[in-house]
Amino acid sequence: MHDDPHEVLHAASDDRSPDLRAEAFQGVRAARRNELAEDYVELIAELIHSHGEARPVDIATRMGVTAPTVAKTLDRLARDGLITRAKYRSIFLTEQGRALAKECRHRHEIVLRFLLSLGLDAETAERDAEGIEHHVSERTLALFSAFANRS
Amino acid sequence: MHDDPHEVLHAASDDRSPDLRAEAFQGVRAARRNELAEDYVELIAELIHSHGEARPVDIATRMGVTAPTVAKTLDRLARDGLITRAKYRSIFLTEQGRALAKECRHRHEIVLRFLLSLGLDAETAERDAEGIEHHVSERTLALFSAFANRS
DNA sequence: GCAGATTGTTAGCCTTGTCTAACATTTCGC
DNA sequence: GCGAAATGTTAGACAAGGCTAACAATCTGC
Repeated sequence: MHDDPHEVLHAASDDRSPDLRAEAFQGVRAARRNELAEDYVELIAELIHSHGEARPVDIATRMGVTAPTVAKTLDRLARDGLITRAKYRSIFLTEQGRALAKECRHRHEIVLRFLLSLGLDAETAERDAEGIEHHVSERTLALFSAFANRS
Repeated sequence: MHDDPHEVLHAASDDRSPDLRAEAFQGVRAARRNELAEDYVELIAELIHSHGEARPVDIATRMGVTAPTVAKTLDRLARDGLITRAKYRSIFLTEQGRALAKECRHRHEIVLRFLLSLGLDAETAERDAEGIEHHVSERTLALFSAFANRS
């Protein structure tokens, strides 16, 4: 049953390590919970940088969701201390929000540069980076960075 | 405001392409919706392969969730035509489920081999592959595959 | 400075994915 | 083959993240 030579690649899926696998999935789920907040904070930072302010309508357009969805998510971000907002006013990042945005942008750029350096076209690279950036460990990020910077 | 040399990497985030960015996020969200189903189906296939059958208790252990969560998710997979199940019986993949499992396993293996070939340790590679595999386009997958197979 | 357009918010609904508590069924040891 | 252990299901709660419809506030162009 285990003579398949590819099986060696699935160390985490056989009986020896169900708990390790459980940890991996739990890690993925934890990352998923933060993804949306990271995407918003990163986008808000970009909007502030390029437009001078971050307004819900621009967030809605760029995230591809409706305005009420944005409003609800912004409430959550405010509750979690990442942004501050006042009714009918534009959005500001807290210190914590700025730190998270910086970190996200850093990760995003490394992943993007890595994909481009592999020879991927810009549009696909951008799309994939958006999905991948939240699931890359520090260790992997370091390897990506080194690869993108190789001579 | 745009003199930052890194800005060129952010083509999708400036005014020229808010819609492209929206599409990217919508794609990421679509991928997210399928992630869990893919993880389950992939795991069920593995369990059938290694144990002869897939039982909820093993799924719960390996996914790191409780039994009722598994039950509810399995109901959804059955509703979506990926598995068949009967009360108190083990789970079977439908034709569609098997096809999805095969595709997922294929992607998972390529991503994993790619990360390993970059020099990542096995455990981190497994964890990151779990998160990354759902967000890799065909095009990127092809590049990963080619890289992992380079001389 | 007012009317209409734009933008923002609120209310309320749906689905997913998680949990605990309680109960039902099956399996196993002897 | 019976009783206890293991496994599976049901019920119900809750948060997140999406939507539409309806309403409120702001901004803009004359």
